[in-house]
Amino acid sequence: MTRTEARTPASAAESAAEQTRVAVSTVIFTLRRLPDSETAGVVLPLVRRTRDPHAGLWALPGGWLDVTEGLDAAASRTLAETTGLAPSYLEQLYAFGDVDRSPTRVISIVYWALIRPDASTALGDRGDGSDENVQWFDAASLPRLAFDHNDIVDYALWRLRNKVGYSRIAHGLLADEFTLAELREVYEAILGRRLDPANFRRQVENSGTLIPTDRFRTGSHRPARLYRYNQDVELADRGPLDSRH
Amino acid sequence: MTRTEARTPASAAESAAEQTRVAVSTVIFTLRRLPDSETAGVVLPLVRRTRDPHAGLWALPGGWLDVTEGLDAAASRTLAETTGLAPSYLEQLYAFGDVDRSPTRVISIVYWALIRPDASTALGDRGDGSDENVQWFDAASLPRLAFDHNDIVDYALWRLRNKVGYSRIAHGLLADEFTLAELREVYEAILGRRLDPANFRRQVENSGTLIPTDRFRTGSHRPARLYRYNQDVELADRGPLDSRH
DNA sequence: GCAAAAGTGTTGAAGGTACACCCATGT
DNA sequence: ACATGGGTGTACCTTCAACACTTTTGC
Repeated sequence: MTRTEARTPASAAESAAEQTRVAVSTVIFTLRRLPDSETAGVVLPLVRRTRDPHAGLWALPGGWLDVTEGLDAAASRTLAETTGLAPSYLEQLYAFGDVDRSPTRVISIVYWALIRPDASTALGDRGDGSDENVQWFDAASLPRLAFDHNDIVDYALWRLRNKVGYSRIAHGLLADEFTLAELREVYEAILGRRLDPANFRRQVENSGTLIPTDRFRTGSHRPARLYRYNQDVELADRGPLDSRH
Repeated sequence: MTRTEARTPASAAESAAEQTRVAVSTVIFTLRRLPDSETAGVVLPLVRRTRDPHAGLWALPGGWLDVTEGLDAAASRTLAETTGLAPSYLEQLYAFGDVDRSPTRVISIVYWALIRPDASTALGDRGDGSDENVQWFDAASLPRLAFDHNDIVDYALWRLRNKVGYSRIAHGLLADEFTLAELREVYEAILGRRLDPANFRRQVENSGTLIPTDRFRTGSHRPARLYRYNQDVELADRGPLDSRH
């Protein structure tokens, strides 16, 4: 937190407009059964850079901000370009703007998003536009990424773990109807620890956010009741920002 | 959350660099004994705009981002230019970038800051650079502000109220040594409700964040012990972002 | 002595954790 | 029948809110 001398805003504006570019990137999360593991884990898609700086390294999907589009729209667009899917959740994460984070001055407005694993192609290593340069990675063991993207993913994961505790974003990783075991799996994957099924059941039942259906998921054992989310309950999430737009 | 068609990042970059400017503004909070009130309230400084758009209206202090300075530095600088003081706390709030939030396209990276009320000039209506165009307002009853700044202040207040619950930012509104009553006043002003002195004492004592001194604040009644914050305790706050830099 | 704030003790409600236990199904 | 996950009951512990109570000062 350095404190520089005052300068006239007008002149600063000129140079900024000439040399500062604004990018929008998104950390996209979904769940997947990991190899060599009984449990599901958090995975995210990365894009291989084809030009310098950091050509060859993996980076977060993103692109330049267009003058005619809002920040949210730019995040949605770059997200769609990469995965071909609409996110079930999208929220701004942070604006990164250190002078030395890139050879040229770039301000990155970073978003984070959730995608439902059942949305077919999201889980395969390639969708329709089968692309060698997009791959899904285990969030727990990433390679070295371009720019400061490792820091950014760390922060996004921290936000995800935090948020799962006090909001119902887990919803964003499930289909419309789900069993309590499936919901619990989401929490366990994000938090990285097992939860007591009995206590978990009571907590989410008492929260009033779930509506039991009369349908059951039949499997290899006793059928489990299917639930859906109660849309009425608007959990305090992003505060005043939720009601804008 | 609209979804636009894909376009080539390169061409978008050009137009963005030509027509998008990046501003940095800061919502600065401190506490002050409000007129017509027994209790302290949250106040913030605003700047009267001297040119269009919104000439004459009050706005958040800020300025254009210089190419050579980081976002944090830009926030510190504009903050110093307005109040002449260093903040006791500074954190990025959000990046606002709707296309129509200003006649020309402006991305505003907004910060929020805390200032210790004891820092003399902060509480007076004017400091050394006695300035008619900077005034402190009660955060609870603001006039109509320029641009979307009313929304921004609302969000900053929400973040402040939230954060006071799980971090020790109240520290940022107090001198080094303080009584429990003074600390409680801070919480009461931010949360807007009275707290039980007995329970409040136990909660903060058990949190382990306070170190009792052997000094006392003498006043009109029984002297109150002075405390200071325990610097060792690093409460989970901004996660991985705290350890960067 | 009295008012008022500092500080302590006690109680009951509420929520979380651990874990024993019963239920319903496929094999 | 039995293994397994679905689902219920309960006991214990911690935290929090309410409020009665004691202590120490200025006046």
